[in-house]
Amino acid sequence: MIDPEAGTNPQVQRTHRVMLDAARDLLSENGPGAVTHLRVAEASGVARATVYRHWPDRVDILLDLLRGGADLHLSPPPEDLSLAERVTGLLQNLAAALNGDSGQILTAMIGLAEWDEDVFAALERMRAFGPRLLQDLLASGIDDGSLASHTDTDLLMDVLIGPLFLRRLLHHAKITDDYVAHLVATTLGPCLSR
Amino acid sequence: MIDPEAGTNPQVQRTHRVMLDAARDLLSENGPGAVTHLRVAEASGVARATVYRHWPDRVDILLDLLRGGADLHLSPPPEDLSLAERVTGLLQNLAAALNGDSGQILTAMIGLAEWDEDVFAALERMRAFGPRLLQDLLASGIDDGSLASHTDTDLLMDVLIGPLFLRRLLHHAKITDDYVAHLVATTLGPCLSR
DNA sequence: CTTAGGTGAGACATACTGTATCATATGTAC
DNA sequence: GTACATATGATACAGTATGTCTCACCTAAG
Repeated sequence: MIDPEAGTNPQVQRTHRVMLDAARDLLSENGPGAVTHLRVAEASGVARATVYRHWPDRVDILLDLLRGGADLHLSPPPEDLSLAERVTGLLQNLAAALNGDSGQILTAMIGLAEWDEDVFAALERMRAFGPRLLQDLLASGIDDGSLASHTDTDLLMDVLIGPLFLRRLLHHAKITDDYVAHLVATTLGPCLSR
Repeated sequence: MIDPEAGTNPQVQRTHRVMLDAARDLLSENGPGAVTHLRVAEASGVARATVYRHWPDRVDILLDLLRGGADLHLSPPPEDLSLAERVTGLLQNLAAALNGDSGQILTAMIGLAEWDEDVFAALERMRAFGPRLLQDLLASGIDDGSLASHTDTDLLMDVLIGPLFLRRLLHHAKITDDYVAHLVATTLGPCLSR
């Protein structure tokens, strides 16, 4: 097995990237079932044996895709805005990610994570990035008094994030900025102290 | 192709049920990728050709499972309760379904629906049963004045249902009745005109 | 130049897929 | 009960996918 992270061999990195791009296209167009060693080899022009050398198992390809392409790694919003504005901005970034390629990869992974604990663990790791920022944001809101002190931030997070995933996964609907703004206004609004 | 709905041949219905049970087990244990004609045949003791006769395509088996096993067909709550109590009861039923087999089948289908429009259409049809009851409930709440007239019922539905799916699909967590009660209290509460 | 290691091309056994055939078993109508 | 229609079981089959292996060639690094 070849680990492109270990060495800096440019040949390895080149091949790895070409194959991964092909795998991403396959996933995007035909779903996770289409991401096989054979089809990645055909689509990328790489020898079939080489695909096996980089990823011994089929799931490894998908895990690699999840690492590289579906980072819900959102940047923290500027601090001079109000809490509601910062939460709105953060969720709009999350919504944009869900509307794009990340949403598709995530959809595939959710189906796999139910029966593959490696995929589930990877999903957990990815999930930590985005929502943690939101959690910090809400915690700071309680600290500085802009959020009512008795607010259940865990539940509030579910209520803010849940509808976004619901619309993306079950409804296959794009999430507009207006929707996010409306969502924040109705759910975060009653928790604000003034 | 054999349609068990068309005729009443007991032999057909028996075989169909045995195979479908095996398919359900396969899905539950190993995921949708394991639901193949070959493995259904082996698991049910039926000839491989017979499995093809009942479902020419692999997806047909999954669609059949979705029809039979994952009905989120919830019963409407009694009318002598308050709106909040009725919404809570309805969502607790939905949560119970998500906690059980239906949740697992649903998880598989969400992954497939992204790339298979037949599965998506079936999912849409199923989705219509449960949430429609909630929609009716909220509409009646506006009619009889227990809900503020300016309430956005579409958004409220997303806020009530979204967190349940979020916890089930992404967090793999059981949804407790307490969680549902808490959810309804914080999200529906501010909309009540008391 | 030399060496170590990655790649391409192909061979190979095995397994899975989809279809076809025919004898047997089952259900239905008379 | 007999006769007919249909479903099933068993098997064969070609085509394809899977996973591993070998060896000649190429690339990167000292």
